[in-house]
Amino acid sequence: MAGKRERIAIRRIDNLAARQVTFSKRRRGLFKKAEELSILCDAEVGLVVFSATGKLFHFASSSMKQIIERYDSHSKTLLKSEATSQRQSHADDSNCARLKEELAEASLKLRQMRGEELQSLSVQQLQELEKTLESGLGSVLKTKSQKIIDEINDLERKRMQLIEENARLKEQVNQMARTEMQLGVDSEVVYEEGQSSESVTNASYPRPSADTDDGSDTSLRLGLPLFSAK
Amino acid sequence: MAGKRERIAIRRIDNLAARQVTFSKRRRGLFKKAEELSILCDAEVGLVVFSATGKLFHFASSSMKQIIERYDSHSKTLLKSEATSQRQSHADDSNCARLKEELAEASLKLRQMRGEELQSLSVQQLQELEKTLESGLGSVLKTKSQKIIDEINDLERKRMQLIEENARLKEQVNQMARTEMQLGVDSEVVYEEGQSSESVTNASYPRPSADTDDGSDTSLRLGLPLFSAK
DNA sequence: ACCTATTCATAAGG
DNA sequence: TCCTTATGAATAGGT
Repeated sequence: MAGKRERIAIRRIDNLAARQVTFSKRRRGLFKKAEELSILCDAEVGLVVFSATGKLFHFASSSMKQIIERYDSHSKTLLKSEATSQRQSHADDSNCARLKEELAEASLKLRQMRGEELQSLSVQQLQELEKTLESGLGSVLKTKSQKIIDEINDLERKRMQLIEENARLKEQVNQMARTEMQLGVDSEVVYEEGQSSESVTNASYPRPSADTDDGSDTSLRLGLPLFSAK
Repeated sequence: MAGKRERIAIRRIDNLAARQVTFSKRRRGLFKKAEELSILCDAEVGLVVFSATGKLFHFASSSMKQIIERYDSHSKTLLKSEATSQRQSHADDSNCARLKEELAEASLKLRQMRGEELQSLSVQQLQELEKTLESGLGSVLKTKSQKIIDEINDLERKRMQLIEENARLKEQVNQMARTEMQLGVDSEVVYEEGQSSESVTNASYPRPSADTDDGSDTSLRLGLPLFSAK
């Protein structure tokens, strides 16, 4: 039995696995269409995609550098002085001294974000740092909540699958039992209906016993207040 | 009547009009799918298209600037194959490579503290990051408050010094006036006691006139709510 | 990864 | 550019 397809609403897919599958499929489709457009219509196309897990995918009909530079020059605002010069200096000067400087700067910023070495900052700079930290903290809380929700949904989905399978097995067992009775077979093994039923329908908290583990590495060792964010 | 459609080969469309029509249609489709991917799968998508006539079209799920910077920082780590092969044939290569690694790691941590690229972190790691950010934020707020208090105290101290000096000057002026009177000197310049006295003792808000500036570079150009945090 | 029913995109024509 | 329609392509859901 194959796909009974339904239209889907364009909003974030909750289920993690489904979201990843859809990402793979649609990403391929998108890149294909991007390339087709560039070929068919003689257009210059640049496409950059970051997955939710931070992985980078990109396509460029010519070179991404060229496309970004052309984009910068078109969007005549701001960042020519900042981003472009940064890029250029990265491109043609990849020397150790520069690397050391950048590393030192990054380390200092990291320490400052952790609340160290703040004395050299002005009140204005502290104010900016404060805003950055608050915004970062907000994202962290949001992401954490979403991850926990995802894991819960995933567990719930697996639980439902197990319940279905359990029901199927139970039905099989009952049928076999009936068949054995009709055949007048004496059996020492008695399948106790009440108990097996209970083990399915009361499983509000999935037990960590080995036989309910379907092999997933999903784990919820949280040790924390679950929804501490808004 | 309408469309007998055939499949078309993916190669440049020769007919100009047809090419432009196809460009419009496919461009819309491409942008729609780019947006859908970003929404459905929680991905960050940046798309730039230049028509053959040089017109720019673009889409970004967040901000293009942000996406380009993220792209740069990612490809910077992959830059090894390109930039390294050109010049660096010397022995400090390994040293440099380690620096690059450290820099990449520091950059990633910085981005994560700013709330980006959190998807690859576990709930446990997010929890730790959250604690770090909260602690850092606390230090920043404390430092900022202390700095503001220090500056206020400093200003207050300077104000008191000025008041003292003003009083001294006033006394001098009075003495000189008395001396002149005793000598029976006619003076066209009359120092009016009441007014000069008032200008000193009522100086609750030090005026920014040049003669109250003692040469310090202390400044409090804040443009912000002073104690905005808990 | 593969399959299929279904929705979606779009070529052609007006 | 917009509309319409027939058809090829993309893809959601399942295996």
